[in-house]
Amino acid sequence: MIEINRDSGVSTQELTFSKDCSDCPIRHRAVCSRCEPEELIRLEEIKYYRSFEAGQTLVWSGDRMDFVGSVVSGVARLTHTMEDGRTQMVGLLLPSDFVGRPGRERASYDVTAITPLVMCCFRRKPFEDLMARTPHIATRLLEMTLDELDAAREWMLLLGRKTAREKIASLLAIFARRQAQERAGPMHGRILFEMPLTREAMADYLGLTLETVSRQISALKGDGVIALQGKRGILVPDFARLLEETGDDTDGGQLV
Amino acid sequence: MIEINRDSGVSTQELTFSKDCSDCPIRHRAVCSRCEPEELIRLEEIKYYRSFEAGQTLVWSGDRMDFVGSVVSGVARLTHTMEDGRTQMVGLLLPSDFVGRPGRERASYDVTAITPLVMCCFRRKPFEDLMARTPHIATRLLEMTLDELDAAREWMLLLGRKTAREKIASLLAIFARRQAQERAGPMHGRILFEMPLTREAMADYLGLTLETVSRQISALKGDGVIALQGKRGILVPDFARLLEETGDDTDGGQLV
DNA sequence: CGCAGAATTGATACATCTCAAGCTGGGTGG
DNA sequence: CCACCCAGCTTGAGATGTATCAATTCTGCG
Repeated sequence: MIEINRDSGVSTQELTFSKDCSDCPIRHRAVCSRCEPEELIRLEEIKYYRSFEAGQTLVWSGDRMDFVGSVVSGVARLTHTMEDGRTQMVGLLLPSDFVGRPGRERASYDVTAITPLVMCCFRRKPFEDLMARTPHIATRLLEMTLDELDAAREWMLLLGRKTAREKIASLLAIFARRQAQERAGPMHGRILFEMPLTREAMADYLGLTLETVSRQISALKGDGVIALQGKRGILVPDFARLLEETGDDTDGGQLV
Repeated sequence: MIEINRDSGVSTQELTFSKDCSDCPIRHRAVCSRCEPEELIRLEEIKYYRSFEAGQTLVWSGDRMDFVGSVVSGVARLTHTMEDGRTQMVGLLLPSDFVGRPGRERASYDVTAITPLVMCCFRRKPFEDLMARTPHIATRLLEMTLDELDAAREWMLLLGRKTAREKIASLLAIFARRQAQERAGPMHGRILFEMPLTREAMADYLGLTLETVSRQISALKGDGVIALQGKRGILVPDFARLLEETGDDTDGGQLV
């Protein structure tokens, strides 16, 4: 059931994810993070890995969704599309994020891999059964869902009330912060990170056109808030300065 | 602990909510809907009712939130406000909706009553304890949270991609649909309902200014899509026609 | 080398915002 | 009982931010 993807930067290393959950890179953050060793064993029995290429769509809105799972590595997106083609990204899935909705048969959004993606999957039915018997999973899923709801509401503020410049700064700040956290780097001063989204994907997330995204990035560059390093690299010389541009409370500071 | 509100249309009838959950108007939809009779008894022991006047703020963002609870009657809103005053509504709470987040001490948003409001409250700690021992509550809360997340994502599409006219039509459709459901009326043809939101509140929900809201409502009225009945009443002569104006898939039709 | 996808930049159009002036209806106090 | 008042609403005129349409330029890659 494992699909390999030779030509998109996914090394065979992906194959070496062991069946052993205890050395899983997302062990401490994913839906399984609260599980006891014997609960993990039961999860191990039903899990399987799947890989997807960048650009590949895992599920189409309205399709049957017969698995759920966690992002192990890579980035995916959830999108809504209107009949006339207008598209809005409604979720960005990073490692440890959960995909799918227990108790619902059909997907509500398109799910697409943005980068090469590896998922730890469970068939929906067995997972639902296991969840019913394993409060540690249900509790963690509730917690993660509440976090996602908070993030979605934060995003509603951005979509409804922020200017294009503030939107871009907010998006960049999310990736910069994540990068700093991953490397356990300081959350101030200089941060260099890779932006996995194209201008169009950024536009879809921010409710803008790609031209406006491009212009605002140029403007932030011109003002010295960011600098571009090659195609994908973004350098933030002063993270606090970037935060000022987001329009968010900068002192209160318990931002996600 | 019950606060009465004599001058805003709340009759003393509110006081007659019995301690008995079994004849509660939201019994079948709220967080307690899955509970067995003996579980209800334990909930009854710790619950208490609170009433709020229209306009009253239940909690301020950042404040300690030491209770959670369900809306029994009335309408409330969740709002985010930026430092410079820009405001975005991020949630609309109708009867049976749950307020508060177990496991979190401080509120993330302002919660304000829009109409006179009655809540069925639980102190947070005892509720969390009970939830840990009562999977039926946790399961239902997860389900409700997932529904809210879907609604929030639907709203992200509206905020990011819909025109002002589509936004207004979408909001009106929500209330019209709800009215039809409550009265078990048909979901087509003529629907008359009361709009509890002011133009400003609608603007905050839709990411518009109140002037734009007013203009678009006038436009929809001019085009015969709606008619106004007094200050608050809105008549939709043809619900299908209103749906066409929302920009949503009108045939697929499994809309929330 | 040259192609294709991605990004930038320019000129113009237009939807929505902003500022401002009245309107309306229900409540209140003289 | 009426005049006033005020919050909520409507409407207008002009400003502005973002979208749209279009032309290059960049970048990585076969």
